[in-house]
Amino acid sequence: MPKVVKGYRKQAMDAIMESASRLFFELGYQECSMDDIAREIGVTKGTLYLYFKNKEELLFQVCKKNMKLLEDSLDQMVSENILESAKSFFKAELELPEHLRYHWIFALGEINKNPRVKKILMDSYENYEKIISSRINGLKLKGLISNNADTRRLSLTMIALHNGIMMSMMQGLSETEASAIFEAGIKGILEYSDY
Amino acid sequence: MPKVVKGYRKQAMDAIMESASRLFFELGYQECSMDDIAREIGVTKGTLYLYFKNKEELLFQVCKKNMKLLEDSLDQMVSENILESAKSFFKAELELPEHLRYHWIFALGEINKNPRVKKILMDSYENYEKIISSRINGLKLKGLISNNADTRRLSLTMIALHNGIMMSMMQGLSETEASAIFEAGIKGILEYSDY
Amino acid sequence: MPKVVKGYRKQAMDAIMESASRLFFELGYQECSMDDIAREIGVTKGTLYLYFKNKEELLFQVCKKNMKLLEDSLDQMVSENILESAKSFFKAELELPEHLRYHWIFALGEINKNPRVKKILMDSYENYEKIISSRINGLKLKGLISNNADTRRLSLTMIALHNGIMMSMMQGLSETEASAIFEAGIKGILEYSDY
Amino acid sequence: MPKVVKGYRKQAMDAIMESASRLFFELGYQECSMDDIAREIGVTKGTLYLYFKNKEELLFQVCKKNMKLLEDSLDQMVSENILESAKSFFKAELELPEHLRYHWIFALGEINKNPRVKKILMDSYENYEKIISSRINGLKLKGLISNNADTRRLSLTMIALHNGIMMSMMQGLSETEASAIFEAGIKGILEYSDY
DNA sequence: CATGAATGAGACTTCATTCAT
DNA sequence: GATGAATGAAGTCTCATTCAT
Repeated sequence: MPKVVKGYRKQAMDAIMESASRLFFELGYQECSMDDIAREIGVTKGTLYLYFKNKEELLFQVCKKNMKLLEDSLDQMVSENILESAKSFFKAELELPEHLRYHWIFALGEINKNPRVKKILMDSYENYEKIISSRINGLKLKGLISNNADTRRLSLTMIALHNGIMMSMMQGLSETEASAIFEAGIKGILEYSDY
Repeated sequence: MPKVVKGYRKQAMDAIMESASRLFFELGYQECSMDDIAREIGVTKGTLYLYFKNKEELLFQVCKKNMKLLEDSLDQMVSENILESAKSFFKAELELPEHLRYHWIFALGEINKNPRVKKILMDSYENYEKIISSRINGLKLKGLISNNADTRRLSLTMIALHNGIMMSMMQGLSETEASAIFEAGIKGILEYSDY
Repeated sequence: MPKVVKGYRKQAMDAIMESASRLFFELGYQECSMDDIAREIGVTKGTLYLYFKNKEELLFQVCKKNMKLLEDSLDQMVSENILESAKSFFKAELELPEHLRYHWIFALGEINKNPRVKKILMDSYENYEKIISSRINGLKLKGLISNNADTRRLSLTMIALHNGIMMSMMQGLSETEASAIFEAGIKGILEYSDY
Repeated sequence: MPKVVKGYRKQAMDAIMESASRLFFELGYQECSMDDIAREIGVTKGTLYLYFKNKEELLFQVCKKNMKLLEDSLDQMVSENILESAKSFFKAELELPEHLRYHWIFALGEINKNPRVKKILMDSYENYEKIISSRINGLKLKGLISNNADTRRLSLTMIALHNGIMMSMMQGLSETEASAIFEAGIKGILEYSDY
C-alpha cells in the first residue's frame, strides 16, 4: 500500500521531489540526507529508492522539474508589450517559495561534477534564449520592435540581468529595489537596442 | 623544515588557500575533502589543521580572500570613462583562472547554512555598490554623467548585469558573446540613465 | 535481519551495553573504541549508532544500568540481621564478573568531565545511603538496633568500608581477606554504634 | 638554555609532573594532551620529550611520585595514639589540592591496561599496610593496643575505610561528614579489634 | 636545550545504499 | 509497496611522536 501518496506513482514522485527541492535548497545538496527527505514526507529512507534509483537521480529530476517549471512560466507570458511580460514574469517569480525562486543555486554548485546537471542547466539557458527570442521576433513582425535590434543579444542581455538580480537578492537586495532595477534595466536594454 | 612553503607561515596559509579555492570550485565545498586539499599540496591532512582550525574556517578565509581580490581589482579600475573601466575590469576577470572568476559559486551554495559566509557575500555586494557609486559620483562632479542619474540604481544594475553574465558563462555562454553583451548592456544602462 | 540480536530493539541495546560495559572496564572508556565494541558483537561500527546516538550516550546508559543493577541487588537484601544482609550482598558481588563488580571505575574517571555521569554517581551514592538507612530504621523499630545509633553515619560508614574494600581488591587484596575484613569491619561499626 | 625551569633537570621534570598531575586529574589521562601540559608550563610539546620518553612514562612517574608523597605523609605521622595519627593524616589530606588528594583515580583507570601502573598501585597498597602494621606493632609492644588484635586485618580495614571515604567524597560527601565518619569508623575498628 | 612543522594512525560519526521481511 | 536493520566507505579532526633547525 503506497504511503507516500495514496494511489499514484507519479504523485509519489512529485511529493518526494517537492520535499527534496526545498531541502536541497535549505540544507544544500550534500548536507541534505536521504533520511532528511524521507522524514519530511513521513516515510522511511528505503522507500525513496522505490522511486529514484539513487540520490543523484533525484537531484537530476528535481533540477529538470524546476527548470521546466520556470521555463513554462516564462513561456506563458505572452503580451504585446515585452516590458510588461518581463515584469509579470518577475512578479510571479517573487511569489514563488525561495527554493523555487533560487532553484538554480544547488544545480550550479554541482555543475562541475555532474555532467547531466550541467546539461540541463545549459539546455535551460538555451531554452530561455529561444523563448525570448521568438517573442522578440514576433514583436518585430508586428513592428513593435525595431528590426535593427539584435534579437539574440537582446534576449541574452535580459536573461543576464534577470539572473544577476536574482543573485543580488540572495546577497541581500530587497524585493522592492530588485523590481525597480529589473524594470529600469529592461527598459534601458530595449531603448538602447533601437540604435 | 616546513614543507608547505619554505619559511613563512603566511605563505603556507596562502598555498593552502590557493589549492582550497581551486578545489572548492572544481569539486564543490562539501565534496572536496581535506584530504584532497592536502594531497594537492603534497602534505598530510593533519598539517592543514596547523593553519586553519577547521574546514569551515578555511572556507571562510578563502571566501574572504577571493572577495577581496575581486573588490580590489574593481577598486583599481579608475578612468574618466566608466564604460572603459567596466570593460577593463571584465577583461581582467576573463584572464583569471575559473576558480577565481567564479569564486562566488561555492560561497552562494553555503549561504543558507553559514552565517559568516553569508555576511561576507552581503558585505561584498555592498562594497561593490559603494565602489561603483563613488566612481559615478566622481564623474557626475566632472559633468561626465548627468546629475539626473540615480547613482545607486545605476551601480546595482551594472552589478546585476555583470553577475548575470558570469552565471551565463557558467551555463555555456562564450567569452566573445559575453563581452559583447556586457559592453552593450552597460552602454544601454548608461544611456537610459540620462533620462 | 537484525544481527545484533534477533528481533527486539531492547535486546539489541542490552547486547551492546553488555559488551560496552565489559570493554569500558577492560580497556578504559577512552581507550575503548566504538570499533572495539562493534567487533565484539560482530557488527559494524555504524550499527551502534542505530541504537545510541553517540559514545557518550552509550557510556551514560551503561553507567545507569550498572548502578541500578547493584542498587537493586542491595535493595533485595532484606533480613532481620544487618550483618547477614551485608555478607550476602558482598558474596553476591564477588560472583559478578569484574566489569560489573568494579563498574564504577570508569565512571569515576569521567566524573570531572561529564556532568551526566557525575549525577548518576552522586545519585547512586544517595540511593545506597537511603536503602541502608531505611533498613537500619526498620531494625531500630524492632529493637534489634539501639535507638542511640546514628542511622546516617552508620550507613555512610558501611558504604565507605565496602567501597574501600572494592578498591583494595583492585589493588590486589584477595577475595578471602576482603571478605574477612568486610565482615569484621561491619561488625566493628555496628558494635561501636551502640555507644 | 632550559626554559622549563632555570638550571636543573630535576626541577624541570618536577614542573612537568606537577602540571601533568593536575591535568591528568582534571581532564583525564587520555583526554589530556601533551599539548595541554606543555601549554600550561609555557613550553612546546617537543620539550616534554626531552624529559620523558613518552606520555606513558610521564604517567608512570607522576603516579609514582604521588603515591610516594602520600606514603611519606603517612610515614611521618607518628604518635602514641593511633587514632590521633589517623586524624592528622586525614586532615593533612584534606588540605591537599584535589589532584593529589584523588591522585589514584586516573591510576586506577589505567590499571587494567598498564602493568607498570598496576604494579605501583599494588606496591603502594602493600606499603600502606606495612607502615600502618609497623605502627600498630609498636603500640602493641608498648601495651597500648591489645596483643589479641590482628595487626594486618586492622591496618587493611583502616586503609579500606580511608579509601572508601575518599571515594565517597568524590561522589559528593562533604568534608565535615567525611571527617566524622572517618573518626568514628577508626574508633569502631580499634574498639572491636580488642575482642 | 628548545622549537614548531610535519606526520600518520586512529578516533568518532554520517550516510547512501542494499536487502530480508 | 514499505520497512528498518545493517553495511562500509568516507569524512573531519586529534594527537603522540619525530626531527631538522
